[in-house]
Parts: sequence; structure tokens; C-alpha cells
Amino acid sequence: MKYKKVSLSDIAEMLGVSKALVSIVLNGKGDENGISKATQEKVLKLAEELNYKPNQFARGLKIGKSNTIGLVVSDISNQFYSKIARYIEDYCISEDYNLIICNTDENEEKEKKVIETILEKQIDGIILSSASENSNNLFKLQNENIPFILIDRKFSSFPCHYVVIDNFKAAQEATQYLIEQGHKKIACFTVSPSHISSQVDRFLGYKEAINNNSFINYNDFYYKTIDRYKMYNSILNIFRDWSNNKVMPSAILSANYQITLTILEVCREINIKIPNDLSIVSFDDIDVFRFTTPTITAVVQPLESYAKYATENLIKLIKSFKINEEQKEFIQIKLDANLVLRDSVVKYN
Amino acid sequence: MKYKKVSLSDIAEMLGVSKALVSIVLNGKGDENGISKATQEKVLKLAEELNYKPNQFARGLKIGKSNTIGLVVSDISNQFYSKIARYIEDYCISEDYNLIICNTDENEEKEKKVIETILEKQIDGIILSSASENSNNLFKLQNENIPFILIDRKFSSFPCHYVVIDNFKAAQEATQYLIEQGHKKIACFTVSPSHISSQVDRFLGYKEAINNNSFINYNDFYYKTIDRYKMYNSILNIFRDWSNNKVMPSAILSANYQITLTILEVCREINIKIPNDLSIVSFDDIDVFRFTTPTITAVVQPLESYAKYATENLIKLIKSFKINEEQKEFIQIKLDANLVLRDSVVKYN
DNA sequence: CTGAAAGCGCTTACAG
DNA sequence: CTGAAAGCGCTTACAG
Repeated sequence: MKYKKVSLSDIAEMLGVSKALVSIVLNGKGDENGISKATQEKVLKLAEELNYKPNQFARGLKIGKSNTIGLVVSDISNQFYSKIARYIEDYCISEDYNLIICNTDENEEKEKKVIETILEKQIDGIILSSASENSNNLFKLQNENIPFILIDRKFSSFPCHYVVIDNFKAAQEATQYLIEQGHKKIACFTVSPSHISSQVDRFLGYKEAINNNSFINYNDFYYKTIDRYKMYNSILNIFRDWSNNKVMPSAILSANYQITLTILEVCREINIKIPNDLSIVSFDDIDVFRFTTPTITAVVQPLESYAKYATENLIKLIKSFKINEEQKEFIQIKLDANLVLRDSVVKYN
Repeated sequence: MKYKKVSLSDIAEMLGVSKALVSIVLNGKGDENGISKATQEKVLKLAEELNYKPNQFARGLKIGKSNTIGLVVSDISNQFYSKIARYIEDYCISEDYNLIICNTDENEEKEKKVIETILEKQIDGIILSSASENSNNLFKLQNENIPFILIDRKFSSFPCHYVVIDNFKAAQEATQYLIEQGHKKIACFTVSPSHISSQVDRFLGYKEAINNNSFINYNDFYYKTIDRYKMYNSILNIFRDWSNNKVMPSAILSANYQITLTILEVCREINIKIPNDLSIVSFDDIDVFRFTTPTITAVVQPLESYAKYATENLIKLIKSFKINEEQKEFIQIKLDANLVLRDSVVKYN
């Protein structure tokens, strides 16, 4: 039982060598510094025996790296993010990084605060799914000279590194699929806050698909942004309203999995049959969609590549990062999503 | 645009005072050290202007605290853990701690490795859902003199702090409920690895309930541990076997949500109707269970209290932690779970 | 009321 | 081949 952390000098002292030598050997630079094999072995053996663990505070203070990355998302219990987080963590571990995870609840102030906290912790870089409407927080990161990469959401007004899916295209294809199934009254639900780029792009893709088809017209009436804190009631009211006015759509594109689940609940409540009364295509494929009745046709995002590209590139940025260097080229990756057909869409005649 | 992090000495220099004074003021100890109001304000103002952020490496090196906690679980994308993680993170932030999350995949070696890594990062404490069969890793933590608290799983052979639910009682009650609905052939599925205390206790509670009822007998035949990597095929084979031998149970207690979902898939495949052919009660209530057909009767764990107790107590332990002090009293909290009745159980006659 | 100094535990030139 | 020394940016006695 030992009661005090063992340090470099402990080892140096016990072996009658200098701290410097011990440090060099333990960092695997023994050979290149011409430390004799015998000495190296002595050092390694004792370090092992004493269960020596370098103090990363000291190391970090000296070399300015923490080997820790921050992941800032709206909510880690959201399955979309928890899956990405898992992939990111795997990749981090394999590259010897750790991950600090923070939630913003789509709140810009909170986002600012958590970013400040993890900056103080000297994280080496940030993977950020920003909740902000403006780019203040990004501007700040840039000024702090810390490498960061956006995921899931981007800012057209603020050029920077990002990995996203092509939401416009995915939404267009999903909508086109509904059109091909004969649907003419197709609604689109996005989730608040309404400035989030992924939601906006999904809406625009939807609109594009509608407008590309001469026999149906886009109608504002069928596009709704659902308040994330009052999903059930919002959707219930919308459906009642449409129903009363006899303009119920026959299909709906849902830009968010939580909205889709709520639609299912509302439909169960007011006895709208899915897919016969209402077809659904949803974004954010989650496990649940394979277990609902009917199973849900969904836009599947390549989460693993997503995480890999983001983490891989962030680490590259961290390693090549030079202070004072003006960034001119940005890593901007758009991945393709896939429409997975299940049972929530029927042909409409 | 600034290119160099501002430090204490920068501020001190610009103001013509000492670093010590600046440090004291910024740590809110100006008054107790009798620094004049005027000086304090000057310091605070400049720090604000320069956007000064204390370097936590330096601070940590000096005071030995990182204000960071490690959360080690099997898989953060598992909904049970992602929800707990969210609550834990919230609590941490409110107490000015950050959270490093690590996954073990129920692998003891990986658990050992991630624990070592985060120890090097000088985390102040660990919340651990251990995958280990033996208590080597716990013993190590104890030897490292770092406060830790187990969640979800405990070790009867290793006294330490923990927060768990009363799995025995919860399983007993759930099984008793099935018995009261008239079921006589009741199976129990747990998930591998079979040494996990939560799974063991759930099985024991199940067994106890069965044995407490004179008109049915416990039969090994109905207790299965499902290989977590081959769930679908394992369950399919078990069901086929039971079916062929005409001993299909009428109800099943599933000790894990992933098993429950797989049961649903298998039943869909081989046309077993739930709940009419087979009633189910499941542990680990997740959102999905409200959307399946039928909805799933489940044992609900109080995740928020869970997270709160664990985090609150860990932080208490961290703050009161004294090296060299023999731990004799342990925080050992057992929370009650709740059975939420839905549609996956029918009366059996 | 405020400053000078030591030290936390590393790493990295530099000297020999 | 190896060691002495400086320094990363803080905090904390201690001195005045």
C-alpha cells in the first residue's frame, strides 16, 4: 500500500540517475539519445514496479498538450449524439486521446459557458455541433487559436472545418420518394430552434423536390417548425387543424426522430392510421424505428464515417496546428445519407 | 486578434503588481487578504478585457485537483448509460466539474486500460460501472488512493461505495406480477457476461419469486444467459427448442433491454404473438418501449436520483478525501425500481 | 495592504 | 552516454 504518487525524481533517485534520463527513457527516446540498453531496462523495470504514472498536469504544462478533446453537443442522451459520441470515443482512444463531453441543450449561452470551461482545461481541440444562431462562439474559438471542427451543422456565413451530411439532397430524395409513391399533399416538420442548418437544409431539400414536380405546388401551410419543448401539443393541434379543414396531408417528411416518435404517439391518440392514413419518412434513423408498428422508413446517416472523419481530421489539425497561421483551406466534408425503406409509406392513389 | 494565451504575469506586469496579488484577487480571496477594492477592480477588469483563462495544468499541478471526473461504463451508446451520463454531466457542471467518459465494452482489460489513462490525467474521482468479474481494478483504484463509486453493479466480495437499484427485489416483484397474472411457465433471460451483479441479482429475485409460490417450481431449463454478441441466434434457438419440445413458457422476464428488443424481433420472425403467446416484462425501461406493439411492461429505474446520488457523493468524497485515511464506512445506496404496467402482459388461464 | 520566493512534476535544450 | 538547469503558469506560505 503506497500513499504518495511516485514521481520521476523518485525513480531517478532510487536508481542514482537524473530525472532527465528517466523522462527520456520513459518517453521511448532512449535509443535516439543513446542511453545504454542496460540503463533503459533498469528504468523501465522500476517504473513498472512502482506503477509510475506520469503526471499529465506537469507534462501538459510543459508541452502544452492535454491529449483531450472536447465534444459539445445538444444532448448526449439523444441517440443520434450518443452513437456518434461512442464512435468518436473509440477513435480517440485508439489515438490516445480522451473525450470530455458537454451538453448545450441548444442554448447558446450554455454553449459559450461549456466551451470556456473546457478551454481552461486546455483541451487540444473541439468537435462541436453548435446550437448557436450567430457565429459568436465560433469566432471566439478562432480567436483562442484552438482547432475545432463542426459536425452535423454548419454556418454558411462562417467558413470553417466541418463534417455534415448533405441534408438538402437527402431531404430532396426522401421527398421525391414520397412523390413517386403518388403522394401530393406532403407535409414537412422540422424542430426548433429554426436556425439550425441541418433543419433548414432538410426543409429546403423538401421544398426543392416539391417545386420540381409540376403537378404539385409548395404550400407554406404544410411546413411547420415544431417547438422542441411542446412537441406533443404542437403536433396534436396541427393535426386537428388540418383534419377540421379537411386538408390532412397523406404523407409527411419528419426532419427529426423525436418528432417522428411524437407523431406516432399523436396518431395513436387521435386514431390516424400509419401508413394508411398518413405515410412517414423520418430523418435520424434510430433503433426504435425497427420496432415500431409500422417500422419507419428513414434517412440513415453514416454515423461511423461521420465520427471518423471528424475525429481523424481534428487530430490532424491539432498535430499540425501552428499559432499565428492564417487558416485558408478548410476541411469541409459532406457525406451522403441513405434512404432505408421500411413499412411507414404506402402508395397513394 | 491575439496569438498568445495571456497569463497571470502578463496581467501583473501590465498593472505593476505581483502575480500573487493577481492570483489572489482572481480566486476571490481579495477581501480576506485585505487587497484594496480599487486594486481588486483593476485586476478583475483587465482580466476580463484580456479574456484571461487560468491554465488548469499549472493550477492542477499546484493544487492537485483537476475538477474532472471519469465515468466508465460499458457503452455510452447504450441508452441506459447515455441517460445516466446526461444526468451526471448536468450535476457535474452545476458543481463545476467536467466529465470524461470511457467505454469498456464489458471487457476487463479495456477497463483496466481506460482507468489507467484517466488516472494519468489526474481526474479527481471515478464513477464506475465495472465489467470485471474479479475486483482487481477496484483494488487498484483503492491503492491509487482515488475516490470512486460504483453504479449499477457491485461486488459482494469488495466493500466500497456504490449506488445501485435493488435488483433482487425488483426482479422478485416483476416475477410475482407475472405469477399473479396466472403464468406458471415463466422464463428468465439475462445477458452475458454472467458475473455482472445486476444480472445475477435479477435472476436470484426471479428465482425467489418462483420458489415462493408453492404451485410452480423453479426449473433451470427456463433460465438462460444470452450471449451479448449473438443475441438473435441464441434466442431464436432457445425458442425453437422450447417450441419443438412443447415447453414454450407463457411469460418471460428479460433482465436487459437489448434482449427484450431481440425477443421482439425473433417473435416477429417465427410468428410468436406478444402478448397472447408470450408475455414479457423487461428491465431497463427505454423510450422504445412506449412505441413497440405491444408497449412493454418494464422495470423503471430512477435514473435521475441514481446519477444524483452517485455524483453528489463522489464529489463529497473528493472534497473530504484524505490520503492515508483508512476507509471504514461506505456509502451504499440501494434505490427502489418501479414496475410500469403496459401492454406486454396478458392474464394466463 | 502587497511582493518575493519556492515549488508542484515534468521536458528540453545544452554542456560535458 | 549522462547530468544540471531552466522553465511551463500557477498557488501558497512567509516576510515586511
